[in-house]
Amino acid sequence: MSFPETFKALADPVRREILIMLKQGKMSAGEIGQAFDMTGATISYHLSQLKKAKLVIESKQKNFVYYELNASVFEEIVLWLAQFGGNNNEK
Amino acid sequence: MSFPETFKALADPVRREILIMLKQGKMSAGEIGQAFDMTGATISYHLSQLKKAKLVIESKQKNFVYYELNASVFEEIVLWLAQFGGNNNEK
DNA sequence: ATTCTATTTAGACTTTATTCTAAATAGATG
DNA sequence: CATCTATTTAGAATAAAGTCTAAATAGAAT
Repeated sequence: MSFPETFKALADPVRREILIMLKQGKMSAGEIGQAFDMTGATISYHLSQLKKAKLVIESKQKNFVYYELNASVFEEIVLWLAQFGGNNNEK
Repeated sequence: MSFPETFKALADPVRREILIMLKQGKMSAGEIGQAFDMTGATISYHLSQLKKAKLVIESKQKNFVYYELNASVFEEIVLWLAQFGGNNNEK
């Protein structure tokens, strides 16, 4: 895993919104794009950043490209952040 | 807390390195700067970004400005990330 | 009060990111 | 195979981030 890539990917609000959408499950690039007022090319760019950071996994079916969360990478980020004391689970 | 600010702050490798240094405890801007091959002005810029994101807290003493980690904000980020399944603690 | 030390601010420059339009690809359908 | 649909790639334009030098601030020391 590469933290530079991962944090840069998480730094953009559009990409964070995409990740939240993907909690519902697998979605195609087109479906994702409909939620934003941007061209498909731009969405494709953001998806490529998320993919590069391994935050999402892609799969192809017919002429659709589906994206889904890659939970394991999130765990690694959580572990990295925990070193700063974010793991004190007192209220 | 503002996630845009926070993730943007974490996206830069210099700033992540500063945070790791601060695990050792409070350090002055000058001490932090010595660890990097950059001008004090640039370090000051990075510290301001970390401060804006509330990842660090500053305090003044004599003519030194000290920085230290703000653990509570890290916890909030961990919680945000946990929604993506980063909390499955199986090996 | 003048000077010294530590840090920040201002402004310019450079690099990196984001976005668009237009063209390219790739697979599906008629 | 010609065309349609979904997505990506290329290239240009704009915007944002990072870095520097020089100047400003603020407090400490003489």
